[in-house]
Amino acid sequence: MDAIRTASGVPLKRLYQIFPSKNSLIEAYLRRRDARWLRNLAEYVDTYDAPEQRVLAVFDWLFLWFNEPDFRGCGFINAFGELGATSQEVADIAKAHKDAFRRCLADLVAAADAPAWLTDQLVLLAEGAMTTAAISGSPEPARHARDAARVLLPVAHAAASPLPEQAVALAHNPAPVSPGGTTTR
Amino acid sequence: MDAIRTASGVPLKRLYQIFPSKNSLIEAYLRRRDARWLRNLAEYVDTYDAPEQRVLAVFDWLFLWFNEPDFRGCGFINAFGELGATSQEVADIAKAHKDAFRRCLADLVAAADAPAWLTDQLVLLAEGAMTTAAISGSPEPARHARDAARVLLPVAHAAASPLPEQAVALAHNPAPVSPGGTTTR
DNA sequence: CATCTGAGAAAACGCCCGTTCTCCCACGGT
DNA sequence: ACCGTGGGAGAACGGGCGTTTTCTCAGATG
Repeated sequence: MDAIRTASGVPLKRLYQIFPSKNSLIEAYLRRRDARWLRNLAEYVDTYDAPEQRVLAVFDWLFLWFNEPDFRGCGFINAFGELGATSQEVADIAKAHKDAFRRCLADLVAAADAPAWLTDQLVLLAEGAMTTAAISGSPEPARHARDAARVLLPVAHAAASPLPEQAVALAHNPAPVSPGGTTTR
Repeated sequence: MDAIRTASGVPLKRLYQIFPSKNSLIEAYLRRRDARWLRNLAEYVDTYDAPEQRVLAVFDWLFLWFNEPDFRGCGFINAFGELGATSQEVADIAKAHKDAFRRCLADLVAAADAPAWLTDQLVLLAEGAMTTAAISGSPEPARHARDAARVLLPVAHAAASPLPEQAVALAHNPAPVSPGGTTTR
């Protein structure tokens, strides 16, 4: 609080007029961050035209983000880990943010004529890249996620195309895989 | 502190004899958790024999973990988000834990005759599943991660096998993908 | 039996920090 | 010029909590 007062120059009195409590300030901050983050991502993706490129652009953008000097991981993941157990409001905002990100990705996946289940897989790659980049302190996870997406995208696309034999062939390709578990959801 | 005292029944005095400060207690807790987590994972994986199944078993185990009633996400990710910026010690423990997990996965990948770079991709799927499961409150991300791994594993295996044409065929399968960026790192 | 040691229980301290209160000045109306 | 209002700056309050201290007593020792 005092640090914010000092940094912003806004007197404490006014601060409490605008935000009745510290929590409400945090929530407002997270909401603002949510909007800006999604907007920046969308703007970057929009510099590409080809649907497949637009999907992969998400991971290129992550790489740029991870390279920012003050990158400290996804603020929503951090906030959820710290406050999610005590503040339902913060938990909800984090959940809403991740849902919005998922919808964004789902749109890109749909535009690339890939099946919807690819979305969930790409979300995991992106989220995993965020936490791994934060903890390891390296931007490389974005590249690894992109590499994985480059594999998953065509496979998913083939699975959705009118030639299902391709998907089947890919599914149990050379190496036989565990019997349990369904492939789509 | 007081809650720990109450819950454990250990008097505060003795607590401070064993752990000079709250931080040292937290660090000890994280170290113990680190060992237990990796041991549980290894024990579960060891119930399988086939190398490919052992890789996928990691995600089955994640599913079991996510279904535990008090699952609140990966404690190391949470601790890093909350304390990583202020406590170098906590940051190091989190990093060490994730490194150990990565090594565990790398061994499984090597045993399945898959190239090393698959490890990084599986790590991202697992980490992403942890955070997504925590925030969404659902265990399903484990299944999605497993589905993705089921696709990546045979492709990677094929890429490492002495028939590189398969990998190339898979790489630019039906849908051409973004020109920029290298495939392996 | 007297005494000393060490552990247990809980009160007390001190600090941090979110929140509120007080003081003071500048400005606008009459 | 006088006075009331509103906003700025910082001190002050209060609770929470990590840490320390005090008090007491059980058991061992000479």
